[in-house]
Amino acid sequence: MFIEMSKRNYRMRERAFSQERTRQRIVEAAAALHGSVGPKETSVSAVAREAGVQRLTVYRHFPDEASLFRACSSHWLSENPPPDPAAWQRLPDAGERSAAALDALYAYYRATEYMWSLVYRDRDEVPAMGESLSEFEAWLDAIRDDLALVWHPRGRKPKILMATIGHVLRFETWHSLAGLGLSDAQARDAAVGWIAASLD
Amino acid sequence: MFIEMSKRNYRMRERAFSQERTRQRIVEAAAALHGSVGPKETSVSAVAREAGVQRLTVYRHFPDEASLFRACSSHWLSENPPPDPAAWQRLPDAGERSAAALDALYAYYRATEYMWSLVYRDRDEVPAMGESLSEFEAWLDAIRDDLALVWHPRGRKPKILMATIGHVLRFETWHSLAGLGLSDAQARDAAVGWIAASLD
DNA sequence: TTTTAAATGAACAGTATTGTTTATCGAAAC
DNA sequence: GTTTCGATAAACAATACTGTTCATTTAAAA
Repeated sequence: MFIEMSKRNYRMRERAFSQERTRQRIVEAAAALHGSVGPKETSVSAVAREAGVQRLTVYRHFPDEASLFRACSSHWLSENPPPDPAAWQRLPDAGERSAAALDALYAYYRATEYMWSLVYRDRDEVPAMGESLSEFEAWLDAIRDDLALVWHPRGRKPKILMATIGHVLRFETWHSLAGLGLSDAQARDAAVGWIAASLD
Repeated sequence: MFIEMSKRNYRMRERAFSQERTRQRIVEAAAALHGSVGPKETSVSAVAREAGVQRLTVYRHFPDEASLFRACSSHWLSENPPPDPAAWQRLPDAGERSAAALDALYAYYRATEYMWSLVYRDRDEVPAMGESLSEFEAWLDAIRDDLALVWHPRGRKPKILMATIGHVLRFETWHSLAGLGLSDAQARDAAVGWIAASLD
């Protein structure tokens, strides 16, 4: 059975490319606005303006706000990849592994602060954003579990240890410590100290 | 020289009272909205609606948003006073004093979480709010300095100690730890442990 | 060279604000 | 009993969105 009875078939090539380029411009405009005014204030109108495109064109590519935000997050994350946990997960010493993980994470937070501070600020006002954030937080939880295992190898992990590691891995914690005047190295030293103290 | 030449003078009594009652209703409506939708979304229209009053009446009492927000903060703070530092500042032991301070503060944060989480979220979007917040933070800084002095009586205080105390006194830190599943007592234990660890 | 469809440009109705104006009501104050 | 003024009610012009429609341009595809 031939269901596809198009009069003229086999259409795309350069056309599809330019369409993709337009889509890309929109996604980049959205990402830029997320990082400057924040996801909450990123209206369809503003995205269209920033992308140099008609509002209708944005609606064509992204029927709802959620699909635009999803495309935007994954684009931004691929351009700004979080550090790879493999870099520290071979270190046998708990303190060293934690320090390495925090160094990588805090450097990442510093480089991408402009985005995370706005994304966290607007998180529950923009549900479409929440999904991506939850994914990131699950990734942080995996790092936490790995670190907890080297600090406390046997049995169930103490609640305060888990909470402390979870806390120091958060963007907001780095942001708070950096705002309090600590360098990333000082913040990392403080954090490792807290984790060690939370074992007693 | 008699400058006040009013035809009929000596006006207020009951009149002034009902005027004050209206003003109070407006302030309370604003405070209620700050604590439910947040300062950012608290429009003059919404305040008028909530207070059961004409929009124009709100403008009469508060010509600009800043004056309303100021009145609102001071009203809310008088109804929800932060704990009195005198309650713990006589305790000689650093750990005990810190624990007492954190117990009082974390209980306060828990009771007033609904307000502080929104106020902190909207802080830089609503400049009029920032003033009151800065005052509160200066108050926290005084508590930090007092605690730092008992942990480290002699000489300049280590940066990491100051940052750690400052950090654990913050609403956001309590909020993070509580969200991570710690009870207030557990959060307090963790926090005191971190402070002690930050001395090494 | 004709067809196709992405993108434009412009308009629509709808929502929710903002701050300002005007005339009127109602009750406390003289 | 008359005056005063806080508050109402209703309208204004202005801004900035939202989502949808329609006719038109443009350029790659057949």
